[in-house]
Amino acid sequence: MRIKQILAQGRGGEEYAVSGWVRSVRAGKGVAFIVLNDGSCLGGIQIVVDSLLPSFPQIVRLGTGSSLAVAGTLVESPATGQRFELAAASVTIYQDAALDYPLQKKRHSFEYLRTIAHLRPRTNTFGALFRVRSFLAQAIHQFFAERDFLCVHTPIITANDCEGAGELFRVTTLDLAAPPRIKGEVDFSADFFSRSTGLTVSGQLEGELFALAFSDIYTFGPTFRAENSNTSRHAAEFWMIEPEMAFADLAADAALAEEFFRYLCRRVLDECGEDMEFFNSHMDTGLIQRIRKVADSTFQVMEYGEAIVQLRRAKVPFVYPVAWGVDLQTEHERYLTEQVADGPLFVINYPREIKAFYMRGNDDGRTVAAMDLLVPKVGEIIGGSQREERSDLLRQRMAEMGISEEGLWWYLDSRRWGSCPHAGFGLGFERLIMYLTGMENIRDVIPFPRTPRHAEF
RNA sequence: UCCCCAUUAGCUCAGUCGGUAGAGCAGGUGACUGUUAAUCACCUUGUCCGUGGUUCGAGUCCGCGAAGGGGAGCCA
Repeated sequence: MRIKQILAQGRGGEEYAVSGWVRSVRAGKGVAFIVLNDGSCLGGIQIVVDSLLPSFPQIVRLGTGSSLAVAGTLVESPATGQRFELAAASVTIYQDAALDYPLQKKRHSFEYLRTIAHLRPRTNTFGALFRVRSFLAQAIHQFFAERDFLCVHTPIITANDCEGAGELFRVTTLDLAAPPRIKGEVDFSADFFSRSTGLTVSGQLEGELFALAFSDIYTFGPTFRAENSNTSRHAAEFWMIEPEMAFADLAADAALAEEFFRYLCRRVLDECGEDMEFFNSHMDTGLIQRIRKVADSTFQVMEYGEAIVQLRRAKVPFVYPVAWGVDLQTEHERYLTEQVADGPLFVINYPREIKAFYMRGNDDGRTVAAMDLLVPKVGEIIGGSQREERSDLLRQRMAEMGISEEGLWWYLDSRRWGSCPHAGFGLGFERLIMYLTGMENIRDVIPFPRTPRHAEF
């Protein structure tokens, strides 16, 4: 039985068997205490071993990290600290962890733990983190399932860099030492796919195609960017959630984003209580209060033009100057959501020059139907738009931005027969986790982070 | 990619004015105890990131390099 279940619903006097890894051994002459953890919850179960047990001499020498199976009787604990403990009748040692086990019974730095990413899931912080991550992944699928959204697996290998969203990782089977060439250029027609391919930077374009068949869809999958970004917020491989709705405009898009974000805040507070308390006390003491506030609030909406007015009126000095037409920096976003709105804020209708080609042109001719959801402490967390469904305007915009129609003929086809208004947004899964746990480095919210120069494990 | 900070024991760090390195934890031994990252006593552990230089002498000062962290840009 899992330790979480026993601690929650175990009954005193009954027999239970658990398996897990040793967190701590405290040995005395007549009795030894083992804290055993199996990953099912933050805390472990206290195992009490009497010195009369034949394996007692081995047990008191067990190192942190050893793997055990224990069978015994659940009894009410006479000491404070835990309600129940397991009085061991038998202890089976799978493997005693030697003293060179890198995790000690003390606090380690995140930097150090990254160098032992294969072992860090056995720590309190990463145990809590990956339980929350798993819960959120399932909650996301649930949210969309409850609303009849189709889950679509868009391709990971792609031939198009859809929005120029970043450098593509190349996928090839060509001999790198001596690739076939034509006129000096690498001849990708000889490659596996008979063309140049890479790893996807977004599933959105394919998602749109499915929205135009199933009405409401979402993707939730890995995404890759070969940018040389060395920051706490960027990874070369990350997971992204991208819903897309047919017959929806920007307002409907923002409404979905709000419902979605508040749903996840609520669920994680309601159902990851123990782990969230841990983050609240160890990472960020304002965490639960902040998330609760978001879960209960109605998000405000502000036009980009109004945002610029507000920023220019601000008494705070900004590093980056503000004028109509510039993209908002993190400092601007935080000012708007923290000082002006004091809560989550949608900024909508951005200048077309700073946004992607597929965003729908507004009637004013200079803005597009884009929206960013800004939240306190972070800034932008969701970005979305209504898509340009009018074929002529879309092609015109692509021409202006120098995007070739050739590789996107299938995307343009979606605007030829039965095109309709549609909208969607993207949410970086790791950034969501960072927001909800207070963890400050993206490398610490993904099991085995891939960043420039790092693909270990 | 740019700017800044740091790299010393297994881990977290201190190291004064340039004079051959120290603490806590971990580990070992023992004691003690229904313990709670147990406690107490004693003990072990070093390519001071690498490299070149200045100097009688470099963990300490200077150059180069490497890897790390933070911030920025780009973004999710």
